[in-house]
Amino acid sequence: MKDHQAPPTASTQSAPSSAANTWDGIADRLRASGLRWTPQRRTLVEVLRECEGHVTATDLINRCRDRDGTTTPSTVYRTLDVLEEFGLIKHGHGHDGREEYHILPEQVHGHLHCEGCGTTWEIRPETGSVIVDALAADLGFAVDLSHVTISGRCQGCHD
Amino acid sequence: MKDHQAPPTASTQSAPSSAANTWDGIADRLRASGLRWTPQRRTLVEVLRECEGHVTATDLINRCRDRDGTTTPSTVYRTLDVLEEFGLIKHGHGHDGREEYHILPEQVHGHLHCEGCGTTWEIRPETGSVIVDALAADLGFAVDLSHVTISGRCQGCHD
DNA sequence: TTGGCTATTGCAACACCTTGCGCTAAGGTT
DNA sequence: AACCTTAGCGCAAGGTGTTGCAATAGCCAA
Repeated sequence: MKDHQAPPTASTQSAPSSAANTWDGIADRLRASGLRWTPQRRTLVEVLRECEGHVTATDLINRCRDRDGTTTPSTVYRTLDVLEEFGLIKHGHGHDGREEYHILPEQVHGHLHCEGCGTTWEIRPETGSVIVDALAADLGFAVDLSHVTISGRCQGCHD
Repeated sequence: MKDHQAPPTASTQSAPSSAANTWDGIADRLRASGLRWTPQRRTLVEVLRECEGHVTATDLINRCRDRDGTTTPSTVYRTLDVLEEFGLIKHGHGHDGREEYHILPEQVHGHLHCEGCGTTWEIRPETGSVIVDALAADLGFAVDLSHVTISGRCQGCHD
């Protein structure tokens, strides 16, 4: 058993209530809700803190395994669900339908996937608004644009 | 269970050429391309001819098995790929990321999935255009709206 | 009709994601 | 510190989707 002890909660309070510290309080937030802070969750959170933007579930599982060879997929998936409920991550489906997680979604944004070069682009908020508004006007539909990835071809990959 | 609703635009106006017979020539079209017309493909096409709108891959496999108990999933998936290349069907991903097939897409249309009641709605072409145009103006992105299902809440399911 | 080329099939195995269940252990209480 | 409740873990199994490969069977040509 590995034992990191004495929770180094000595957070470097350098950043002023910045989003960069959102993860710091997660252990307490979980406990405050009657949930628990386990080694497995610590591992996943450590991995997530180092991730930028988007990751696939498989990728996360592999990275967790690098730190702890005993990592189990089901545990990772379930922890991801919990973290999503706390608003720390958000899941969506990539162009091929596989799960994809967005870390610390500071603002809602949709995604575009280029079938030509495979790049994923973010839809700018202003453009996203146009889409949301259009659908609201059409069917009174309140869309959650961040959940999907729209396929197509980017400017550089036109025929 | 509700299944799929579309605006009353469904009035099959014009439809001049034998649109309903698109499937009839498929055997020859396949052969003309050096491909083959097999019992398995015949079964799948028969099933598809009877389908309206959208079906999941699993559903298709089951319906094929009703006609031919020896149906194999891999064969169905591969045949679907072929049919998609011929423009007879189009695949996309539902709200949960699973495969979903649109039969005979006469016009490009996107989909909306209501997380409240589970209904799937079609995005009207005019509204779809707004979205496509917005993304084209933003990033010069040529989107394929029909490939994805956008999640959200319909008018009747607002909180 | 027969023969041969090769597209397709079916199997097996794998990858991804989810769910049910019994046991473990987190963390508050005594 | 020992206890107790139950959240969470690991495992196993199931559903969905993909891929490699040997054997089969369309389809064209003779």
